[in-house]
Parts: sequence; C-alpha cells; structure tokens
Amino acid sequence: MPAEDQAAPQRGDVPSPGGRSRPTMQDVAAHAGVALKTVSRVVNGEPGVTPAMAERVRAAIDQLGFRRNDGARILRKGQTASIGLIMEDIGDPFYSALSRAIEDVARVHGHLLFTGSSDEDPARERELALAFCARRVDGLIVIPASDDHTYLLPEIAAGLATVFVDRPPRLIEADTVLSSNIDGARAGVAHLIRGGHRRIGYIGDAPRIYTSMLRHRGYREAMAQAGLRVDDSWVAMAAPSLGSVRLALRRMLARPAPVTALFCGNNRVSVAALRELRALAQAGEPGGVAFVGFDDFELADLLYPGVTVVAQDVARLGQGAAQLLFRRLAGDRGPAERIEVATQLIQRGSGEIPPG
Amino acid sequence: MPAEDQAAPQRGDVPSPGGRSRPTMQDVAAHAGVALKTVSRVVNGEPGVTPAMAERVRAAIDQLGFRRNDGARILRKGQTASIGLIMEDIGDPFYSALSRAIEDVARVHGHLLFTGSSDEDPARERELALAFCARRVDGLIVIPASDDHTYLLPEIAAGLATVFVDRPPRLIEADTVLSSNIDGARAGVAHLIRGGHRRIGYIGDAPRIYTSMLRHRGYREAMAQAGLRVDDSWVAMAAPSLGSVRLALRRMLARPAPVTALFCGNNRVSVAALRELRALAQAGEPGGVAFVGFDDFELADLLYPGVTVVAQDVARLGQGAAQLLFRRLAGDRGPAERIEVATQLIQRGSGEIPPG
DNA sequence: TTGAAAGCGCTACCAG
DNA sequence: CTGGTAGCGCTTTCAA
Repeated sequence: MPAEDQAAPQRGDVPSPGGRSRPTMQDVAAHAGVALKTVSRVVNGEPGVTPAMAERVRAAIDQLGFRRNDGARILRKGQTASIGLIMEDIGDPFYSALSRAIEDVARVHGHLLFTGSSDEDPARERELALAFCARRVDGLIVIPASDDHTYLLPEIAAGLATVFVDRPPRLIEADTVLSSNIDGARAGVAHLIRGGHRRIGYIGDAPRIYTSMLRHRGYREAMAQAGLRVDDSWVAMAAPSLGSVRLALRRMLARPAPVTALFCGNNRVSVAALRELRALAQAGEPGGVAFVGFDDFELADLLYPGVTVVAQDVARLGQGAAQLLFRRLAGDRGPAERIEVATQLIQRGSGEIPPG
Repeated sequence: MPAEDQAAPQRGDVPSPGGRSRPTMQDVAAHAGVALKTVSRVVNGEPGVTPAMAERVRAAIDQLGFRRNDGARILRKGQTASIGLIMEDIGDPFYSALSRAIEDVARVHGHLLFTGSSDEDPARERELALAFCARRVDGLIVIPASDDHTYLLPEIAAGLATVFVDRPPRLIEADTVLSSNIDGARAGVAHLIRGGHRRIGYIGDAPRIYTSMLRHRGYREAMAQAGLRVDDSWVAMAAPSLGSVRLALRRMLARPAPVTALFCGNNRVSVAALRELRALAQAGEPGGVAFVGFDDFELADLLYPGVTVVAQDVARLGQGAAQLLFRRLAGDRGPAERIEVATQLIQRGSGEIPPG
C-alpha cells in the first residue's frame, strides 16, 4: 500500500463499514511494475501482451486479491449487463417460476438480475423501477401493478428496454407477453358447461387487476355463448382472502338453486376456495361442487379429486419476455410486440364432477 | 449482439443499443445556468441552496428528464446499497419464500437485491458470488452449494459482509443461520415411533448436502434412541427424482417385513414420495404407510390425509440472515454468529396412521 | 450561498 | 507491444 498522506482518517476505527479498501488496477500495476493499461489488458484478456508480462501481472493480481470493480467499468462503458425484474411477490410460486425462467435467459446473455416485489402497490412498483433505472439496468421486465406507466417514458427514450409480462402496460406502448386469459377462462367454463352444469359460480381477484378482469370476461362469454344466465350472486371479485372467499362461496351455495360448479380466477383464490369447500364437506354439507381453476399449482394432481385447471405456460411466459428484451438490447427497433401464450385445460377430476 | 467494437461509435448516431444518451448533472447545470455542484445539492437535498435557485434546478431536471446515475455516485461513495442473494433455485417455493423475507428486510434498509440460482453447482455459486462482488454489493447472503468458500476470503477481508443460510460455510468462518435439522428430524421420527412404528424408512436428498446429512443423522439418532434397528434397505439418499424415489419406495415396501412409516428429508422428496404412494394405493397396494416430511409445503393440509410435517420457519430464517447482515453493515465486528431456528412438528394425519 | 477543481476505478484513444 | 492521458457522472474539498 502506498502511503497516501491524505487526511487518511483512523485506520482501525470505523472505516466505512468495510475492512481495508480493495486494491485497484493502479495498485496491481505498481505491484507488478507495469503501467495501469497493461493490467487492464490482462484483466480483460485483450491481445498484445507478452506472456511473461501477463504472468507478472497475474501474479500481482493474485497476491493482492484484486477483483475488477465493475462499477467503474460500467460507468465507462455505459452498459451494466444487468436487468431488473419487478413482480407482485417473489414469494408466490407463480412469480418465482417466472423469475427463474427469466434468470436462465439472462444468464445466457451474461446479465445479472435485480428482483423486487411490488405487492401490487403502484407506488412501490414505480419506486423499484426508478431505483433500477438509477442503477442503469439495461432492461426492465415488469409485471405491472400500476395503471400509469408514463413515468417510464423518459427512461425508455433514453434507451431502457422494457417488457411487460402477465399484464399489459398502461398509457404507454411496449412489448408485452400475456397468457390467453379470455380464451383460457372461456375454455375452462365451457368445459363445465359441457359437463352439464348450468349454474356456475365465478370467484376472482379484484377487478382492477387486468388478468382478473379478462378471466371474468371469459367466464361471462362462455356462459352467454351457451345461453346461460348469470346470477349476480354467483360472481365475487375481491382480493383473495379466506374470509372473502368463504363468504362468496356460502352465498352461492345457500341459494334455493345453488351453483353446481365453480370457476376460480387464479391460484390463490383457487386454493382458498378448495380449502373452504373441504371445510364445508367435512361439516357435512352436500358438497360435490365441480371445480376448475385458472393457473396450475403444485400438488393439484394429488388432491382428491385431482384439481382440473386451465394451466398457464409460466416458463414460456418468462422466456418469451426475456428473449424479447434481449432482442431489443441487441438492437431490434421494431414496433412494440405483443405475444400471447396459449393456456391448456388439464382435466384431473374436479372439473368432471357432474351436476346434482 | 450488436457490432460493438467495430465502427467508431458516433455519439448521435446509434448510441449503444439505446436511444439518445441520458442527461447528466452537467447538462442540468448548463440548462439551468448554475454550477454542477448546485445541481448535486438539490438532487441530494443538501442544505444551503436558495429556494429560487432550487426551483430553477428542479425545473431543468424535469424538462430534461434527468435521473441521477447511481453508478457514478457509488463509484465515488464506495457503498452500493445492494446485496446479493445466491440460492439453489429461486423457482423453488422454499427459496422464493426465503428470498421474500430477505427482500423485505433489505427494503427497510434501502438496499436493492441481486438474486441468482446456483442449481446446486459449486462453480455456478462461485461465479455468481464473484460477479456480485465485482458489482461491489455491500453484502452477500448465500445458501451454499460449494464445499469450499475460501474464494470469498479476499472479498471478506476487503469488507464484504457475508451470511450463510440453511447450510454453513465450508472452510471459512462466517455468520450462519440454520434450521434445527437434527432435532427436527429426530422429533419427526420420534413421533412415528411413539405412534407404534418400528420399521421406518428414510428418503433424503444427496448425502453431500449438509441439511440432508443432518436430517439423516436425526433419523438414525431417533431410531437408536428407541433401540430400533435400521435396515440398510430402508434408507435412500439421492437427488430427488420421481424415478429414484419410486425405486427406493418399492424396495422398502417389497420386503418381507416392509416399512410401515416413511420419513422424508425435504420438500421435493416428500412430494415425489407422496405421488408415488398415491400411485401405489391406486394400484391396489396395501398402502396405509404413515408419512412425515421435513419442511412444510402449501396444500399439505388439503391432501388426504393431511400431511404431517416438521416445518421450518422460513420467514425467520430469511429475516435472521438479513438482519445479521445489516448489523454487520452497521459496523458490528463481533465474532461469527450462528443462529439456529427451531422447527415445529405439525400433525395433520399422515403421521398419525398406526402401523400394520 | 455558490462554484471550481480533484478525484472514485476503469476503459478508450493515441503516443511511443 | 507498452504506456500515458483523458474522460464516464458523480461527490468531496475548499475557495470565492
């Protein structure tokens, strides 16, 4: 260490929250008796360095435990080789699977991944997005919580690549990867109708959520297409809690002409409903309500009966989004794209229970 | 990839893969007719700027869509306000829950989170860790895959805070947060023994994995403590695949004196085993094997019978690790700590099936 | 209260 | 082949 006669504050006191500061290329250069630039060449594997010199530099690097500071590199080069991912909740299996699919693509492209959970809070989404932008991520993948993404316009104008997944952006144009929400919901409900059901309930997430709205629409369309009336009491949309689902379910089943089948708009609602149906069955209620849920979940096949679902292709959703993003980063300047990923009805038993 | 190092990168032409380059503080200063430093003061809310001047600067910021480049700030300040998290697979519910708990603590401390999946590959873990270090994360939280963490010593010496979760570090000292693996497994197996079981099988992950080894030990200890012999054919440890679990299970059940109960060492093994048990039952096999699994999972209560588990407190695991990390970042220089988080036996039915 | 200048650690661009 | 020098965009120090 060269003795800097700066007002070098106390050494053993509380230096930042770190230990000693890290060696720089300059330190390595001094140690090896070469110029800074030569070290840079060795570190980056650039040609034009004699093996002997390279060896000397490498020895100094090892001795000092030098590791290039990518922050400085990034500042110079402008590209951070990192992308940001904003979702509702990384703890939710759906998003964590999505996250993994995205990470795998990012890895292939040598990019690191920032992740953040918005908890469906627009302010939090914005905060995260801007924090990532301040870190100058090359791209952003967003599962939107906000209904106004204009705050991203300056970033996008400045070169930020942005892809929206699961739900479209609001008030701006951008690449988007979605599941076939309407078609999927329609297929699920149509399946119940084919099974002979006429009174089918729908429980979904809050209507302000895009996917929730579309799946509800799919439900309505399937019913209409079959010429079936929908009683208002059959439909419930709210943030999924055991309480709200319980209420909705009891209401649907308490009618003189109760629903004989139930379609649920997402994962968490499905689980809450299944839990409640189980409780009702154990309480000696008639039961035998047919069930189809939107979105697959682990162990759906192990429940009894197996849970029939409209499965989303989460891996393809994530891959599609990430690939689109990296195409943009590679220079693609075409108009905003919109990819729709098909869903698939998986029959496991619960959706094949006959009415009555 | 775009032609990067080819032609001379013209400034106004096709700047990297971006749009126009972003405004800097200098640009804002010029636009507002003030000095760079004044802009800095406004952006950082430092005192000593007249309201009028601050307003002028703010207007310029808005007009130009300026956003501070944190990369430069970090380079100057030395702290990145980010931490790295390396786990086996962010797509696995256990790790994603852990991840979420950590993110929440990080958020409170104003830190961003890099996440990466090692896939249980030591080389990949190392690669991720060093990539994060090159980005100068302030701290690292690692669920180890490697059996040699000495590669982190230079980083730690240079001030990197490091906490290991779920498994301890190898060949270095560092803060660690673990579940009570031995105690938990012992409790689970003892529960089966109390239920009257004498022949109890164990299926776990590969023995090289720390948690797997300890839970296996807990199983052995519980058996020994009860004076029960363990037949070699009752124990199987391998990467959890449906095939390997199937084989192990059939072997245990095919004996003249088959096991009457099964203890599984983790989540994925449990699910594979339950799936296989279900298949056997449907094939008309005797069935009625009691079951206890290490680690809870969603819907365990909805299966029939409900699945008895030794639950880990994932949230506390994550919180503990993150809090420890931030205590280090706050300057705590005490010796490496080791926190053990208790597990809890949750009886749901499968573990209470009597033998025979 | 404001501003000029000196870096943070690295890469780009030219000299030797 | 090797080395100097000028920044990347910001904070820090110190002078006006």
